[in-house]
Amino acid sequence: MEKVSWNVLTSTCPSRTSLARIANKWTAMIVIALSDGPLRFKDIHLTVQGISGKVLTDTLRALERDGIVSRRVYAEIPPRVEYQLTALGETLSTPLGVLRSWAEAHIEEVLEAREAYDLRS
Amino acid sequence: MEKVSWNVLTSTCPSRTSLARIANKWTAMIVIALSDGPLRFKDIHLTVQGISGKVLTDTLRALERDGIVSRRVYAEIPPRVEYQLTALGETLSTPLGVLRSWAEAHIEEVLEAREAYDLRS
DNA sequence: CGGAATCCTAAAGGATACTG
DNA sequence: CAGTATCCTTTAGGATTCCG
Repeated sequence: MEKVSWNVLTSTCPSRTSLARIANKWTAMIVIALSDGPLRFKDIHLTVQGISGKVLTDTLRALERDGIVSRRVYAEIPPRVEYQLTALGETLSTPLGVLRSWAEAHIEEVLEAREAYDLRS
Repeated sequence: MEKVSWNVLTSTCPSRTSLARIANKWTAMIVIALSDGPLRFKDIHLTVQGISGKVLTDTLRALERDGIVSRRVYAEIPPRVEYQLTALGETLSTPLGVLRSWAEAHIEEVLEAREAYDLRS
């Protein structure tokens, strides 16, 4: 029997750095975009609307570093670079898709809550 | 038949603001802490290690505004304030718990990926 | 105890220009 | 096309002090 020794609620636990990466809106949107299959940089950029090039690059690098996304460069001109979820990254596809669905399914409720809150404040 | 009109991938869609709230490490940890039942401010503070008082207050306010958490003040001295998940907030308990479990379950793999990435860089 | 208020630093994020 | 590099603005977050 192996004991569970990781705990995100412990401030020094390494698992918290991993939670910080995946519990992030840009990560969520990029993983969602890649859930249907590999995409090149430009297509992720078009799919995840409003993200700046810098943030997209930074986030993809971080995801690659964590083994969630892999990057493949084709020796073509103009260059073509494809990103895809790794096996590890695919295990995030469903959980983050659930968050996306939650946000879309409950937005009316959330908007009403905000309105009510702002009225009482 | 109702059409789904919300899409977090659209930059102006209100649902994105909701995703930004729930796809957040502090939100995740606070909701996880409250999953076992109501807690007072101080106990959340102790459970979610390393969070500052300001950030805890700010995040709780935002969650209350979004209808995810409710706040109850007891007329006592010293004051006692309890926070608990609303019915809406409880629907987040499992999804965010999954993210937590993911972070803890895959941290070795992530750490190895980081090491490998840093070596090739 | 549970905050609010203030001040400050660090990190996230954006705009632009440039390059292989 | 897919970046880098640079500079800049904005937001997140932390430390401290004070208050009912």
